[in-house]
This record gives sequence, C-alpha cells and structure tokens, in this order.
Amino acid sequence: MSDDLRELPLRQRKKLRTHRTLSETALRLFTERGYDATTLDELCDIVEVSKRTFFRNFRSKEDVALAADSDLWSAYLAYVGTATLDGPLLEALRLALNTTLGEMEPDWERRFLATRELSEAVPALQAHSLGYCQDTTKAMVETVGGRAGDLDEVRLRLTVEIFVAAWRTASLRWTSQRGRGGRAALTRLVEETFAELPAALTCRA
Amino acid sequence: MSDDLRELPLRQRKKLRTHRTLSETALRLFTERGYDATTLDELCDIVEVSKRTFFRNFRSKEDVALAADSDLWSAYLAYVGTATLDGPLLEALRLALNTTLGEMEPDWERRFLATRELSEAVPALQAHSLGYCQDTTKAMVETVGGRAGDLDEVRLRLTVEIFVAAWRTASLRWTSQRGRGGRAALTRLVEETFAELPAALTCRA
DNA sequence: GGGATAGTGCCACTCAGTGGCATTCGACGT
DNA sequence: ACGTCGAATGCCACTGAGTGGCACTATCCC
Repeated sequence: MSDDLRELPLRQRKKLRTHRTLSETALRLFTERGYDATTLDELCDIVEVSKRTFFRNFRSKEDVALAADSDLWSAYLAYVGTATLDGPLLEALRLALNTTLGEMEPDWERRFLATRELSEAVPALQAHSLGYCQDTTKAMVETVGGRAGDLDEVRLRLTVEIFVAAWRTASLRWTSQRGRGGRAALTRLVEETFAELPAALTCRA
Repeated sequence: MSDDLRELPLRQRKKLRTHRTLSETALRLFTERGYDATTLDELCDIVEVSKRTFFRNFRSKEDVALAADSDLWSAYLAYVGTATLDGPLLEALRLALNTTLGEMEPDWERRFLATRELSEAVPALQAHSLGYCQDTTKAMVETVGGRAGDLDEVRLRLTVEIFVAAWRTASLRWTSQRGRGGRAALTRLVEETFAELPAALTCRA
C-alpha cells in the first residue's frame, strides 16, 4: 500500500494526485466548515478541478468523505482474498483485520479518525458507511463461502455479520477516546472487543 | 396498531390518509417502474398532493420507500420501552421482537416484503435501511442501559449489535424465499437464526 | 514528429430537497 | 349560521447533487 510510485506513467500519477488532493481537501473542509455547509463547487474551486472531474473520481459526496473507510475495506478484502483462513473463522477474520490495519499507510489512521468523527455527526455519512460494511460483508461471504463450500450458508453469514458488529463496536470505542494510542490501541481494542463476544451472547439484563 | 380511528378529528384523519396513500402508492410505483425511474413529481401527481406536502410527511424519498421498516422499528421500540426485560438479554430482545411482529397490522407483512425486495435492489435504500437499524440500536442501548446501569457499556452494545445482525440475517432468509409462510414463518426463522448464533461464533473454515 | 486515446473542461439538464408566503379548510366559540 | 383562528396545504423560486454530451488537451506509443 505504499504510494509515490514515481515509475508510474505520468497520466496515472496525475490522476492519483488529483484523487488524493480531492479526498484530503474534502476531509479538511468537511471538518472545518461542516459537511452540509461545504458544497462540491467550493471543493472543486479550491482543488482547481471541474465538478465533472470530481465525479469521475468519486461516486458521490459521501464517497469522498469516506475515502479512508474505503481504503481499509478494499485492502482488507484483497488480503482476505489471498490469505488462507484456517481454524476458527471468526478468529481468522479478526487476525486478517489486524494484519491489514498494520499495513495501512502511516497517514491512514489520522484520516480514518477524522472520517469516523465526521460520520458520527452526519447521518447521511453514517448510513453510507454502513453500506460499505454491507458490501464488504457480501463480498466476504462470497469469497469465504466459495472456498469452503461445505460451510452452512446461514452460519457463515451470521459469522461475518458478527465480525462487522464487533469491528464497529471496537472502532467506536477508539473514536470515542479520540484515537488515543494510535493504531496499536485500535488493534488492542479490536482484540478486547472480540474477546467480549461470548459474554455478550449470554449477558443478563 | 389498529387504524381507522373514525373518531379522530377530521383533520388528523385526512393527514393519516394522505400519509398512507403516499407510502402505498410509492411502494407500488417503485416496484412496478423501479425506484430511480420514479420521480417524486410523478408520485405527487398521482396522489394529487404538492411536493411540499410530501416532504411534510416524509423526510426523504428513501423514507417513503422504507415506511414498513419504520413502522416495525417504532413499534418495537415502543414495546421495549414498556416491557420488563429480565433473564438473558438477547433472548428477551428476541422475544420482544416476535411479540411486536405478531402485533403488526395484517397488511404489514406484504408491505414489508415489498420493501425488503426493493432495498436489496437499490443500494441507496439498503444504506438508508441500515441507518434505521443503527438509530434503533442507539435508542435501545440508551433505553436498556438506562434501566440496568450496572451493565457493561461495551457488552450491552455488542449484544444489541448481535441482535440486529441476527434479525437482518433472518429477514434476509425470509425475503429470499419470497416471504413464503407469512409472518409465522418469519417468526420461526428469527428463532432458528438466533439459535445459530453460538455455533456461528465458533465455526471453522 | 504524428496519430490514437485517456482524461479534462464546459454547458445544459434532471431531480431531490428547502424557504417563504398566500390560501384553504377544519376546529371551535358565539 | 357566522366569524375567527390556526394548522395544513399549495405554489413558486431557489440551491445543490449528480449526469450526458461534446469539444479539447495532454500523454502515450510508434
């Protein structure tokens, strides 16, 4: 996931830079001025890009705000696609997650924190971000299910849903302490939260 | 949840009728012509209502499509607000759900099925519908947490998330068999899916 | 150099959603 | 019956997200 591939064709380098500048500027503007108060026209003005070009880089206004989420999930899916998941499935999925977290760019966790704080404040972003989880869930069920055909469909789906539930709880905890401890802390919270799962199944009111 | 309150002031009766007509017509149009292919202007034309009035009844285009979801969750929250949840929490939440399902209007399950089929086809609806679950989750954590203050915050949140995960899996199963068996079948699927949870936690790849 | 082409800018358009204000119509007292 | 009050509605103009189409520019490759 390193960037700066100086040896890429100039065209792609330019395109990547535009993409990057757009998402970073957007994140800054959304945080400073608020999501609704920032129009895409303003963003495009600042980045000196036409609105048409914006929509060739991102599918929607929500998309550009959630670029950090998107980065994580696509890296995760790529990793799960290659790794051999053996043993308890939920545990394997969690390990893959922590591996992926460790391999994100150094700057990623700052962007991710800002993104999470944004999407807790803006319902539209929250919904859209849940949509990402949903898509990822679907892809994972297909990937994992395709490899282990003997696995019960319902059980598999439940497992993946539980995985997402635990992840969301863990990242919420991390966000609510303002990302303190960086990704090491996030990784630890993921472990702790997953460890809580059996107790959550049986806890009493 | 019975309707036809003939003894309501005429004004409110009219308003309720408009609300109802809008959501039913919308569901029909969305199903027949497709969600994106149907504009709110067309809907308002048919129902003979101004677009302004539409937005006084529903917050968005997605909202009117997901009226059946909204009905379920608000009924559920109302019930959970009054019921005494004792014993294993997850089990109590599931029982409350089945009770609520049993108390919905006779017509509800048809609307709900159409809604679910729609929102599987339209990403925007999927995301918005997940948003509902999210809001309900939050409300439940507050309600239940407020009543049993000694309960661990993280554990509570996890429990509620698992509840939602199981519900979504169950309703997906019901939808994928086109709602066969009506709400009795749905209730049974809920029970079966919740029963699968412990196995899903430990299943192997 | 020179032709193919990916990527961009510009313009006009649709449609979701909002604000403001005039109008209508049911509620209610006399 | 009549008039008044106020909630709900209709109407109009507006913002902003997102799309289609076409001309244009810059990169790539030979």
